[in-house]
Amino acid sequence: MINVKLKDGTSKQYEKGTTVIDIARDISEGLARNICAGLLNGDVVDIRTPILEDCELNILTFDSPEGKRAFRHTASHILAQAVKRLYPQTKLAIGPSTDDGFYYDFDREPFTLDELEEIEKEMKKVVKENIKIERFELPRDEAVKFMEEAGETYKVELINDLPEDAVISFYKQGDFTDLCAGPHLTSTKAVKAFKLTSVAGAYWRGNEKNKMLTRIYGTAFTKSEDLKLYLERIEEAKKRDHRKIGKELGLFTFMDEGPGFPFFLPKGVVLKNTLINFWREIHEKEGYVEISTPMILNRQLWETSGHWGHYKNNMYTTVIDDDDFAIKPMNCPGGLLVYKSTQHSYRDLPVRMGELGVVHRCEKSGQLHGLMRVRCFTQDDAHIFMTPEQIKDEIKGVVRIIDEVYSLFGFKYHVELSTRPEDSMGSDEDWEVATNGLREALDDLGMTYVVNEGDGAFYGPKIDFHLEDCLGRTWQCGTIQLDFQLPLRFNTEYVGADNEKHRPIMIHRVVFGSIERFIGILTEHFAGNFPTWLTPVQAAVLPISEKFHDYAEKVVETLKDSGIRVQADYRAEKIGYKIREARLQRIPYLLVVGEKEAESGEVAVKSRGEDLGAKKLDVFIKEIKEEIDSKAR
RNA sequence: GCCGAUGUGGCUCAAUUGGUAGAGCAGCUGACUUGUAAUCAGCAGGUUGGGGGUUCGAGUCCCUUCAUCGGCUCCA
Repeated sequence: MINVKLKDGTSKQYEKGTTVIDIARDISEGLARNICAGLLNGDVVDIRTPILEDCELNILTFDSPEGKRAFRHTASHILAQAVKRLYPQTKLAIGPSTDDGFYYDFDREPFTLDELEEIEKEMKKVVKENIKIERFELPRDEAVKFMEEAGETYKVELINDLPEDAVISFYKQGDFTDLCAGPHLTSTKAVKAFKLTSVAGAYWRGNEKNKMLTRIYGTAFTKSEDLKLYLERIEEAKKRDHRKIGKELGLFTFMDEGPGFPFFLPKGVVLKNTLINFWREIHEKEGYVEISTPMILNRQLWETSGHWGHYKNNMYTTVIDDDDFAIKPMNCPGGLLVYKSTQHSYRDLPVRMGELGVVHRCEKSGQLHGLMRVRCFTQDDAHIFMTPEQIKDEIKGVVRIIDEVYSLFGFKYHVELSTRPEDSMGSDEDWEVATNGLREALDDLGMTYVVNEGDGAFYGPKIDFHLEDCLGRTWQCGTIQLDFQLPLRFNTEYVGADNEKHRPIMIHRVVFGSIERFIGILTEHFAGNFPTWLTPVQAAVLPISEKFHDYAEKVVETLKDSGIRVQADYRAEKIGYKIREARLQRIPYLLVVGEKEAESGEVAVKSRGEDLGAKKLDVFIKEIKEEIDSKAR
């Protein structure tokens, strides 16, 4: 007999060799029906796993991330089974679960939408057939032979690349068997609610030098109601697409004449400038100075910085008087030149130099995506030059700024710390000091973070901030990177208390990341309903008829004098029509003025569809100003 | 860059098997002077992304090119 400690803290005795699903069944029938995987001493295991010794066991259902993964992984096998039934010549590649669904890669002509429907039908059949899913293992040579005979060359390659000691397992469901580490459900029956969502190309093993395969994306849930909710959320996200809203609200647009180069329209510029003013405000408060460096600098500079050698493919270059120049893809070399233009004492450090630098990067056409991925963008960059002892405090300062900014907008975000990669420059000691500085700063601030071992830049470790948008997509925005390399390459110095020259450590950091991308994310996050302090037009004055235009003008002037961004609608239209348009423009405050208001010096206030009633104009101004000053959401 | 899809007035979309490019909204003109999400009427607006081809005839079929969309890879 063995002792199994369960999630609720209780322990139960089972015969040695009892499987995870047996234990679930022992606990309750319902649990046995919903089990997707087991968590055995902290490791995710297949539900068929026999328990051989005393352990801690947690039963995972679809409600857990691991359970979802197992469930959807089974869905991906059902997809592959359906494809093999309909198109037996298709070769299988891989088919994992993703954060919100699953996919399977096939070596075959791309599927048409009609074929996708056929596949979905066949999948429904497979589910209905209630096929038992069995697991078995094979020694390496037999596994290879098995897949070779099946003609599955990609699987053979996968097996050959498995580590020496790997257990090579297969999952069989009726006429379909796949190489797979699992875990899986025990029958196809449970996968009741699924949908194939799209077809796309994907490289074998994610390498662009490899063959392009055909990938089918899908998602699966235990209940059709949940699937429906998911699909509705996707629809809602589409409505929030910043490209659509940006156009509707007259914020920005794209033209064929400048692929990847956004055009900001008057209202978009107001939004952008408001964001920039806010940025300046907090950075001034935090002791930053602002610089502005040239857009075009000569080749020698880029060779010194290493960009000419390592980043040239992404740089636009030009020739001036027979010499090579490059349009800057990054601001750091310019910042370094500014630092070096005067001498620095240790007493001056840290030097915090901000720059709203417009950079150009030659991105490949297929990767452009609205404002999220462009060829020209404004980085809210800053470079901090400091002594090693100052690392920790400086990092903390930057993290505070980033947290303040993200929290202001109500963003969720997570933090990742990337450490020294294999191929890197600098001494062990430098890396140690720097990485510890980052780590201690995060620990001191009580931040939780993921550590990506070996994922840092070759010149130093970094902290990345990932925002979550309304689609659940994450965007890397803020980043803090330590750099020993550039100060070295540029022979950067400060004079220490010992009257000797020392090399400062440099931080590169951005908060928004790219103002353009950040505006894209904000647009989707708020679905165009920006907070009043940020929105391009804060109030619209809507006269009931021409008779009240004089009063409306007076209201507009008073609001303008108070610094409120206001517009008026003097067209000969009904009030309902004017309100509709102003609402569609997402203007937060609509001020209807007619006979009553003109007489009493009031405005009838409507905000985001809510009727706030008539208010004295000065009261309204006081209230909206308070809202703006507090930057309320 | 790669795989797939798409491209029709400012916007959103129509147009049997190839057979006269239409509508709504927006715009302009006029009437209405309006009380909380679309007043009515009239007018104007298009070499169907560009180029080439097949055909008596191309928005529709073919080639090519550009852009966009969904992915892959890369990334702020």
